[in-house]
Amino acid sequence: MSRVFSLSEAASIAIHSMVLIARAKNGINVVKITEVTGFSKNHIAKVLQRLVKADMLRSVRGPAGGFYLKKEAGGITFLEIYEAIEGPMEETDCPLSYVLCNYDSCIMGTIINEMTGEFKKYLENKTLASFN
Amino acid sequence: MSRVFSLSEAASIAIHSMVLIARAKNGINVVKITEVTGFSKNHIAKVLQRLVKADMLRSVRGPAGGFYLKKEAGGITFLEIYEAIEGPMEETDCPLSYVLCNYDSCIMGTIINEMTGEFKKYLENKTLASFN
DNA sequence: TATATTTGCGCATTCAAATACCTAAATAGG
DNA sequence: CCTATTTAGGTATTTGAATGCGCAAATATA
Repeated sequence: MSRVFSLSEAASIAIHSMVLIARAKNGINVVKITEVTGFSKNHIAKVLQRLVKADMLRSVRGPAGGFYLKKEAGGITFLEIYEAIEGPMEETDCPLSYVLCNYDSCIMGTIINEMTGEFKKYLENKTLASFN
Repeated sequence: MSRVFSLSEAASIAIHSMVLIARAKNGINVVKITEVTGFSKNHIAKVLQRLVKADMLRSVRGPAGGFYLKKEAGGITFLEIYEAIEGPMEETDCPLSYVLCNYDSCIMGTIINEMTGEFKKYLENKTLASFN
């Protein structure tokens, strides 16, 4: 049960939460997102705080508070969300660039780079508007 | 500088070491692999022990000792090596299967599955004989 | 046989991500 | 104005991977 292809939990929380927030007409709070997604409430709260600082969300405190999109759904790509949490997605042939790889080229060839590029393009073309 | 696509260091050590062992005519030891790859000596030793137990390597103790392939290079695929360390490579749409994903289908669509399958096929067709 | 070398293996340590916890700040509603 | 609710944010704990360390076992070589 291993995965070559994995998002950090934080990135997954960010994307899932943004979709839920985009769908909610009048905002949605951490408790609700916890119920729907099953992630840790604390972790969700931390991730949403980062999205607020990244200027992707607006937060409202107090009863009936919650989170709202700062821009319209069609203007927010999955890649933006991902990179707000993880930093720029690197495209590189070697999955472990710091290794002293004494071969003519990376053992893995160019496949890693190609697949990362493909995925990146996919995330770039996918916006929150896909989930209305 | 984040990577969607990543091998654990252990898996990378396994693959790089197997390549080096396949190339060495008369075995190669942990120190040599450390020098060439730059991985932690301790970590390399641990990974090689697992490959010995998985019956992919033969080890010889004492001076002039080291590691040898148990089968011929052409008969060992990268996928086997990977799975000896990480367990079976899972093909699943959702990168986080335990999430209570309340959508019609996984937010990520089928791309994860497709890419994992593609990569798996690549690893299956690549053997240690490619590095003679 | 003695010694140095190298793997085998268990346990301790480190490190980052995930998680938990607690208090402050804001605010809706009575 | 008071109280309950909800986000903000700092700190502590947990967890698993990666590392480090020390000693035992094997063996080549002198």
